[in-house]
Amino acid sequence: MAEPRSRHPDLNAIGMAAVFSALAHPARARIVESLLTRDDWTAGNCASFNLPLSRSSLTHHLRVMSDAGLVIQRDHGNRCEVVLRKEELDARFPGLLDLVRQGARERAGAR
Amino acid sequence: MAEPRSRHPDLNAIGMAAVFSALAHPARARIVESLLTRDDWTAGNCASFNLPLSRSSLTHHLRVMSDAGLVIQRDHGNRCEVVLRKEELDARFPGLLDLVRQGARERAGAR
DNA sequence: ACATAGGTAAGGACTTCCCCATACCTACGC
DNA sequence: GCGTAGGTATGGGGAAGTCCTTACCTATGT
Repeated sequence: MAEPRSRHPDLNAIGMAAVFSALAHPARARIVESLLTRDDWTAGNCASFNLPLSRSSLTHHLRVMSDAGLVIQRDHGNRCEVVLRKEELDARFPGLLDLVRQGARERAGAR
Repeated sequence: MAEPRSRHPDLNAIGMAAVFSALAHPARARIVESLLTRDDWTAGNCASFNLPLSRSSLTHHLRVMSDAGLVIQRDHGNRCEVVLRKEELDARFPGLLDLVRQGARERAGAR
C-alpha cells in the first residue's frame, strides 16, 4: 500500500509556464499554501483543505497539480495523501515557494 | 507627449494569482524575458518582440500585462513604448523576475 | 495631400478551463 | 453482507481565454 501513482513527472520536464499556470488558480494556490504551513509533514488528506468545491472539482485540481509536478499523491487504502514536492521545487524553481508563502501571508489579512 | 496611459494599477492591489496568470502564457512570458534582457532601458516598441502573432493579439497581451501591473505603456506619437516595472516588481514580488529570467535561460537551450 | 505603418477596438470562431451532478469503485465499520 | 465515506471518471453547461479579420485612427514620410 501507499504506492505513489503514475503521472508524476520529472521536474526537469516542467517549464516555467506550466508551474505558473498551475499556481494561477486560487484554489490550487490555496492547496499549496496549506501544504506549506504544515511544515513538518506537508501532507494531508484531500478533504482537509476546506475549499468551497465539490469533491470532483478538488480531484480535478489535484490532478492538474500532479501533472504540473507540484504534488505527489499516494493511495492509502481509502484515503489519499497529498505531498508537496518541496525540496524538488526549491531546487528546480528557487524562490517559487517563497512567493506562494508570501501570497498566503497577504491573503491571511496582513498587508 | 510620452504620456503613460491610464489603467496602470498600484502593485499593492495586484495579487499573486494575477501575476502568475499573466506570466502563464508563453507569449507574455517571452515579452517580459525580452524586456529583461535589454537590461539598461527595458523598453521596446511593440513590433520588436518577434512573436508569431497578429498586431491585435499582441495588443491584447500587452493589455493583459498592463492590467496585471507588469508593464507600463507610453504613447510616443505613432509608436508605443513598453516598460517593464522592474524595480516595483522586485520590491513587491521578490524573486519573481528571477524565475522569469531562469525560464528565458532554459528556453534559450541550456539546461 | 497622400500613402503607409504602428497601434487600437470590436466582433466572431474556436478552444480551453472550471464547476457541478452523476455514477462508480474501493476500503472501512458495523 | 450492508451502509457509508473518500476518491475518481465522465459528461455537460457556462465562462473565460486566444487568435484572427476587419475597420479605424493617428503620426510619419514623401
